[in-house]
Amino acid sequence: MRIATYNVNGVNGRLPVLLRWLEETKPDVACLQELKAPDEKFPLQAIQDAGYNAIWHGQKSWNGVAILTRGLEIQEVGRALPGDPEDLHSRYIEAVVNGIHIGCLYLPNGNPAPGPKFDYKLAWFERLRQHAAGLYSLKQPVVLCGDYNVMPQEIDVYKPERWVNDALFRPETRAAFQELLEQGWTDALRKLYPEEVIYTFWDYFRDAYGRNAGLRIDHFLLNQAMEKRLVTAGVDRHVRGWEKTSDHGPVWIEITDK
DNA sequence: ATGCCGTGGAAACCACGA
Repeated sequence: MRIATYNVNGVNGRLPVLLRWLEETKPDVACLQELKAPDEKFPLQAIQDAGYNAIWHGQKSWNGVAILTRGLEIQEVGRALPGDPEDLHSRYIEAVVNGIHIGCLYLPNGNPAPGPKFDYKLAWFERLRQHAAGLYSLKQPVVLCGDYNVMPQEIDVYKPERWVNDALFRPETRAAFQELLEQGWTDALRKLYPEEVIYTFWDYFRDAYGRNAGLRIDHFLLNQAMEKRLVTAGVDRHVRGWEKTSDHGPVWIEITDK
């Protein structure tokens, strides 16, 4: 079974790319971020025609998350992180598919830092940690995946020295990610490839993709029951080379069926 | 060191992204 996460950077603007990728790689589950569309403009018909069911949590212009499944039943179990009723950003949706708990998240960017946006990022991170603690302790397998907007270590940045003051790489941000991991979560790609340079994002500027000037910011965290089923993982980096593509590449894990 | 590119939405520019 394949589970993927993909920050599409506009689900309607990138629809041909999304459909081409679904057709080519046929993930059983696809978690999407940055829909940039309100609920009523989610392209459900095209996604159904491609053979997928979907749940989504949209928002006008910004953010937005969705979970797609290839013929599998989706039981939605939550949307929006608990802990702040004033937070109206659509950044989280959670479902159970085939007995697997799947949280799909789009963590705030946080720039410029310091400032209110960075404060919001850290506060969102804290709410995620609180929610994740409960998820981690479940006996069922749990996947917490998406765009974390964090490079966990220097190896995850093409030029770490240029990013030390950026909201994605500041000490507070990396510490927050580390605290999350300390609940017991496994960073699936880093676990499988401890020494590899792996990127999931390449800026549109200055031919960042051609120069492989990338960042690893899209992650799969697995609880113990899920880690036992982990077989392999990867990044569909060639998708980043397509016309009219997102600045992120899709990331995926392959797990045993039971 | 940087929004140089790109999206969405409103208004013919601006907010936002990483």
